[in-house]
Amino acid sequence: MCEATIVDAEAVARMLAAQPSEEHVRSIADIFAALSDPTRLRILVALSREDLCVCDLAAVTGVSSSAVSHQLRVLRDRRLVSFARDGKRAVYSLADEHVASLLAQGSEHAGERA
Amino acid sequence: MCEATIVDAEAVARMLAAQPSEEHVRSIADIFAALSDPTRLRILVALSREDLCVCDLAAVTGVSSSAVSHQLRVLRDRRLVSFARDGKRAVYSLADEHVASLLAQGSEHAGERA
DNA sequence: TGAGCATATGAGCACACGTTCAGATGTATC
DNA sequence: GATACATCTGAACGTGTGCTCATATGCTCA
Repeated sequence: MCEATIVDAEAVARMLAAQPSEEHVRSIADIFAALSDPTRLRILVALSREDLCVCDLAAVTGVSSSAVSHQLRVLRDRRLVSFARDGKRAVYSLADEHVASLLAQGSEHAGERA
Repeated sequence: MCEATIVDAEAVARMLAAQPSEEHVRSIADIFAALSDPTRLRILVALSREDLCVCDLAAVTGVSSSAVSHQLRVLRDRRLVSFARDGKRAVYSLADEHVASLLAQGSEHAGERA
């Protein structure tokens, strides 16, 4: 146990002062959490190339359209995707380029560690 | 139910062909998953500014050093942090600039959505 | 309006995750 | 070697997550 022990008190104080707020940390964690599921990643990768409806996303990802719909809700709530009704269908697209950028960077980082 | 229904067969075929491999998707998901926990984020944010030992990281993040150690293992396994022994202590640092870059981009994205 | 398809939602289950607690390993100092 | 401190590890517990199944809502066309 060393809960009370601090080696570099100054550094700790600096870090505590510089740490982002609880709320901001949670907000960042939420975004990364949304990107941390294989099914959601496949959805986003597909949408980064072409707008697609729920049915087609189900075909691309290989899971049920119900499961896709559940995941799209998560992505919608996080503002990572947006959608437009087209008759019976709902056509989804990436919310903005930040999302594609995050995807690209994650992919790049994953690629480097063979 | 519309499991078998496909609206835009060509687009689906294109996406299926362009989708990254199962393995690569998992690898990307793993990295984002590592970034999706508030405690781990706080650890990484602190390390992006200064190298710190486990005890001081515990003080900065506000959790037990045991919990920090568990999370550091996750980050080590993902190659997001590296460490060097300094006597009794283990001093951790970010593995590379990619990590800081991902952090910055996630933070930026989180900041925009008030 | 009523049938049929696309999408959304709620409950439930299996599994994964983060923490705590207790104890093991490792390193320096005496 | 023995003690003290820092870190690591394994088990266990509560909680969250992603899927399936059943059902509800929305939209179109006859």
